[in-house]
Amino acid sequence: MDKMKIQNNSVTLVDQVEDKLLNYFKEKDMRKGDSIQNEKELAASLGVSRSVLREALSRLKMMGIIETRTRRGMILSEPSILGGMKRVVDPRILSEDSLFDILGFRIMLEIGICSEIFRQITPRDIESLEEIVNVGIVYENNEYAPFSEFAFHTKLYQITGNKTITEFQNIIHPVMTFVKDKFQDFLAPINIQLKKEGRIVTHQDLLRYLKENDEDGYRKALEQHFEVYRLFIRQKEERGRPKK
Amino acid sequence: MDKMKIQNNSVTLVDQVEDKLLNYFKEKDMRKGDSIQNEKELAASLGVSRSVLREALSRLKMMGIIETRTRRGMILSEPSILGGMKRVVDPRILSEDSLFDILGFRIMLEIGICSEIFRQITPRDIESLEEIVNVGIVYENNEYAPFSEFAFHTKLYQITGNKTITEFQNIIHPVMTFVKDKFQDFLAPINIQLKKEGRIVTHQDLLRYLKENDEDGYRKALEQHFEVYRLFIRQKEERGRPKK
DNA sequence: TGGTCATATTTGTCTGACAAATGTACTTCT
DNA sequence: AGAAGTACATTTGTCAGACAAATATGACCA
Repeated sequence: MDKMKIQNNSVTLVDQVEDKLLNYFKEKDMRKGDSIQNEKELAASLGVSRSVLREALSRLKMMGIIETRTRRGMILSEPSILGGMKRVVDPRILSEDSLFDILGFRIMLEIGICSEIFRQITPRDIESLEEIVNVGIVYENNEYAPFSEFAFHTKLYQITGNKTITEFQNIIHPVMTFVKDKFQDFLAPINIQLKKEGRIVTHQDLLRYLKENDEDGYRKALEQHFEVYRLFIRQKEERGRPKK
Repeated sequence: MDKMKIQNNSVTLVDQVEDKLLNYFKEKDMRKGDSIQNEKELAASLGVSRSVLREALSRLKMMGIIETRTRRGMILSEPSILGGMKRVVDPRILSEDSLFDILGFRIMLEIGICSEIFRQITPRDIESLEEIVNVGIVYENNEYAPFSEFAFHTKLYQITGNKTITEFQNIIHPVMTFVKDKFQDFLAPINIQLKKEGRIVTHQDLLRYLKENDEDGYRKALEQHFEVYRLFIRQKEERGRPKK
């Protein structure tokens, strides 16, 4: 990993300053809301020009680590863990491989939250899900209107009570929509095939398992619900890397 | 969300330029390796000064979206999805709540990859795991030497073949180590209690389930393996938010 | 006391300059 | 003629200084 750094490009002053700033905040044990020296002083004490300092600060601002207001100075702020990810996770920036990785990531995560869901779920949650399912618009072949799809799965993530997981879902949802849209022609036949075999699992089905408190049944159903993507990813892998 | 933006601070020129650049790359359908105009021209065509442009570029560099070399100009590069996360996921920056969220995230994800592991695992993988377990140093009460712990779980993530997931594990591992270290006094008694009840699941146990191709057994064992953290998180939640 | 206004400070932006690195073209030597 | 070395030009990296915009602060007045 270090070799990569050396290979890529020499560490620039801005990189160093960025690092120094982070270390500085950590060493001083500064908390959210604490104010930071003004740029002039900071630049002086770091021994760099204001422009270099500003580039470093700009990065930290983007990450949400600091906030600035004219004349009011800068304050430390708690960054969103996935804030950086948000900018990058754009279907138009990422390669197909990465998109499929994210797709797989999301599927595995949603399967992973099963047990937590069953631990945390309340009757209220069931009601919410029921409403989402009832209001939801279902197209043929296990396709849902984007909003219904989003609402249902987001609710599942929310039940875990884990904000980071919920945020993650929000960030990668556009990727799901994009993949669904772009590869519609590949997904449709798989869905039709699954339907023929009677292996389609709907949101309604999932909700039933939740109501019946059947965790194992739910997990298996959920895996089946995602089967279309799994098959699709496998197809893609086989085509992309024909041998080995 | 839009309200937040307005409330926080007016969108600065740098923010706009950053956005414009991303849009520009997307619209031109530029791919990894494509070269980008030099700073002077870019600044001119965007109608901003070089310093503003450089702040925006600096952000993109940090995200790994572009790379620069003196005199060779800038090229587009594929960003690491989690690259931005890497900088933020530092135990010294994040609040305890976030740390616990990440802890929970990781646990759920690792449970979620079970089925994929059983689909993908090869005899070679089993061998690797066996070696890791054999070489590994185990302290008392289900505590592993950091390296053994890291090697074992990293291998599990690798088996999925999903690079993003593996990278994720690498990034959040320091958080795990930090939490283990910082809250040792809370974790130890829980582990002792679990041991008394004979509910400790070791890496060796997990490996056995893998060898026997017993997915359900493995999943339940893995949940048990993480039980100490789950109990710990619940403890923390109850203390942190006494009512409601 | 309370309101208004001038001032000073701080971030945001622009301009111009030089340093370092390196691709390019030219020159020189064999 | 070809290869090697060298000077030049270009591009990123860094610095210094200036002004604009916003606003906290303090002075001044009713």
